[in-house]
Amino acid sequence: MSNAPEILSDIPLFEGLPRAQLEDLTRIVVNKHFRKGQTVFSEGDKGTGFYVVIDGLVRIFKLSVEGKEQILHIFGPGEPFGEVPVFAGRNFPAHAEAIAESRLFFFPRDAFTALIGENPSLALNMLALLSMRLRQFTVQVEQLSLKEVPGRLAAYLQYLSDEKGGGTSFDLDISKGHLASLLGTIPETLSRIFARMTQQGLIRVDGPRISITDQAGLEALATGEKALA
Amino acid sequence: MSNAPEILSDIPLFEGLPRAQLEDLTRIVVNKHFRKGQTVFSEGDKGTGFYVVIDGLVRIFKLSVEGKEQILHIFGPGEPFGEVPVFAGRNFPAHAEAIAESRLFFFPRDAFTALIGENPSLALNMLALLSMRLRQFTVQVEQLSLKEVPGRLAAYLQYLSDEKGGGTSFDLDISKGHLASLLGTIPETLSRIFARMTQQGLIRVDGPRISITDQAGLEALATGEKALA
DNA sequence: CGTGGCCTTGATAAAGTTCAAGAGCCGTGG
DNA sequence: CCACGGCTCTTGAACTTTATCAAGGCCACG
Repeated sequence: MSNAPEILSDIPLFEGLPRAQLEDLTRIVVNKHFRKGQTVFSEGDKGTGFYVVIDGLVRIFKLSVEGKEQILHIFGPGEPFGEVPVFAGRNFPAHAEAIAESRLFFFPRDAFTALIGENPSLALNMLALLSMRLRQFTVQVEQLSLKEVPGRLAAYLQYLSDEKGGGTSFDLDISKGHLASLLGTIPETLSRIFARMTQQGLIRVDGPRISITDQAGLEALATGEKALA
Repeated sequence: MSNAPEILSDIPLFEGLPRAQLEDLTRIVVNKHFRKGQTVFSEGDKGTGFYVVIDGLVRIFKLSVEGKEQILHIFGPGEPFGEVPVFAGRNFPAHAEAIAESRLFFFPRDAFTALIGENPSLALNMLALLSMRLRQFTVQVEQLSLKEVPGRLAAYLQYLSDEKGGGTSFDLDISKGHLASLLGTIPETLSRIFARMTQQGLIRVDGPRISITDQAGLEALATGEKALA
């Protein structure tokens, strides 16, 4: 792994770490490759380490008894996942699957915890990461339980819009079926809501491309001030 | 704060810490008292530190625009809350209110992070705790989105039952209205489901007292194997 | 050019919410 | 000591939202 230190320093989790620590990390990291649709790990697998997405996309999801799935996260470049069992010391609580050709860095558990013990700044970065993830979950729980689907979609579109630089036009980088699952609904319902939003002049949809045409209207939906006719 | 080290060592977050570290913590902790119904902090407040419940009960909740609330957690003795914004360096993402006469320990942010820098084991304990909390959220999201309300209630009752020592009979320690919110529904719906479960012989309800009369039947509901007639 | 994946649309049914009203409980104050 | 007011909880009926089932369209890829 020749240029690994450079790659590592671009990962927010390792941001601001001194060169020496980055080199320590380099020594324990394992480069892994996954094709689209390939399983990274399954719920219940032993958590022997965690991953960081270097390239590609990974979805984390739960499966119900009847096989229905709920996507918990979709992670892209720079984002770590699977770190819960590293510290909680158990199994993975959900499934992970590459939804695109992906390159991942794998950090073995024992080597990593040893490193943390020696590096307070790494520990603090890790604490911040987990705290923020917790906060995201808080929001997700709020949305799943407080708002109806149009509101959740509106909120997600707003989130995506400024994630992508604040433009009014952007691409969905996941399939609409996956988006449905992420929002806690099914493709049929999502499709109808896209249709209604378009017809109301809130957005325009062209395949995976979304254009927001009524910022204020979307906002009203997202906050629950207004319903979708 | 004379016996603070003893109290601290009973908090899971600090369990197993060497005496010296407990004493360090003692030096920075602030004892606070809240009456029932009193606000601990509000959404958007600056996160200047985090809390641990020593005595009493605190609920963490979000308010929607229409004033409807969703309870995210209810914390009792030994449980920390509000630590997310401390590490992520943001504001409190939700409201906190004492729902009983409560005694809380407050840990100021700056002093605490300084301490972590010196104590790797403290950091590892915190990481484990946050990871476990994250895991719980995973389950909560799964439940909110994959199961219907009777299943969520059944799962919650089972959880409570062994939380309280595994007996078939126990008290709800929150109001049914609060329970409804915790399950992502409203009191009316919860009330009807209690009625149906009782009528089906799954449980018996007497005010806040619940008796499980058909363990297997509840289990089937909780896992989604069966629906409630 | 046909096949499979993904998306859309329609009809129907189930689950939950809303609105409205009433019952039970408890503390306060006359 | 009893009555009042304020809670929480319960019940009913109408309505809304979403899931389910079923079919058809579009597009990319072999």
